Amino acid sequence: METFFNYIRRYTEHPISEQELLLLQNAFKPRKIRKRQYLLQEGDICRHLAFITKGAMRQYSVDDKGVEHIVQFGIEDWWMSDRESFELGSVSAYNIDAWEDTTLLQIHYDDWWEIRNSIPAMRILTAEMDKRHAVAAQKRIHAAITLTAEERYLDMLRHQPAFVQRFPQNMIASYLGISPETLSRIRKQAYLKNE
Amino acid sequence: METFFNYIRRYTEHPISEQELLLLQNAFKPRKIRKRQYLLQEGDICRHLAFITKGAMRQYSVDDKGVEHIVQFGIEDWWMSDRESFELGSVSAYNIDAWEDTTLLQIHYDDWWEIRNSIPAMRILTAEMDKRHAVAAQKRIHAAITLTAEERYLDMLRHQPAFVQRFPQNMIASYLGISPETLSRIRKQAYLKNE
DNA sequence: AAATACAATTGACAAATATCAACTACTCAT
DNA sequence: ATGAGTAGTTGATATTTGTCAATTGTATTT
Repeated sequence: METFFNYIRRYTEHPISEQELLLLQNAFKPRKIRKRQYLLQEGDICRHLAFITKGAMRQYSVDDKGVEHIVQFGIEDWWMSDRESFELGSVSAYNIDAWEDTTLLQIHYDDWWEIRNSIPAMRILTAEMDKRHAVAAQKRIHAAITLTAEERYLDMLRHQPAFVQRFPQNMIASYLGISPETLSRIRKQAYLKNE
Repeated sequence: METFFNYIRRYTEHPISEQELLLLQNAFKPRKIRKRQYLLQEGDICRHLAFITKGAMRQYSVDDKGVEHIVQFGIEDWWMSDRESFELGSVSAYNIDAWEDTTLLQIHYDDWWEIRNSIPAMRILTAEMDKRHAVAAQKRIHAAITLTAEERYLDMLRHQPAFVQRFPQNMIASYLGISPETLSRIRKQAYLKNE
């Protein structure tokens, strides 16, 4: 919980009262998820928002052929949820599961709504999160339509080395929208170039 | 200006006072942009947020070879800006120009900041916009990494027919991240299938 | 330590998409 | 109405990426 409070203070300058801290402590419930366990399954409605304090997770869809397509990774200090399902109450097309044993703080939609209305710092935090999210999303879209597979991988290496280190290569390939074999070959070529 | 007020009322239930309407009217400046004229050029800092009341615009980057890559279209009731540059004050890598003669309402960053703090309805509207934007961005990312070129085009036809009608085919191709020739062939095949 | 399962690599080939060039159709300005 | 410029189409070919299958490497379980 302490790591979460630090996170909040880092992203908002607005002070938080003792009383507000208590509110937060009651609304956010700690939870442990073991490797390969699901936080959300396709077909469910995403009722919770989760803040990762330790561990690594991924959000992905599964197509007709059973192939997984990873849309998001999450590690410490990241939020996980299917935003569409969470905000709209719609049925989710995604799965979220843990790749490492994970501890997180999870809040129910109703409490989140309440928290945002009653605690100014959390409203600011939300706006800040949305802003960052929007910027990151635009970058990823731009990368997807302008860069080749190799360029996207190098871009990821530069901007998100933590993901590349903590998730296996076939998941990185899925995130980049390419086949595992292609990523393997790209890495080999990039390596040869540096000889 | 009236179309803008209708838009606000459509997306927020929070009432707006006469005084607030005046504030809005002073902060948002009407502007006309003729076809092919720039609203933002690469290298500039995006100081304004624009709401399109009439017309059609696009946001795009230009690569080393001079090829344009369109990241966003905008028509009536859409907002245009380079979010990254606008929020962070960074130099923009994008151009925004008009494809049709356009009329818009434009607000300076400082006024926007002020407006969001002083008018509750605008805070709600901003949160709502961000939410929708996040959902749309996630869908586009998912489409980019999971769908083939043809599927992406059909998806666009279904979900954003207005864009397909108002922008030329080579721009649609750019938005989808494919070459104009490939889009031309995709359309031919799709047409043949429906014979 | 052996056995098993899964991840990564590699090769051969297929499919998708890009590139280049030629041609046609259309629009717009004069 | 004419000519210039641009958008769209089509064909030939090159490049990129995917698919399938076999192999190797690596970690985990027993």
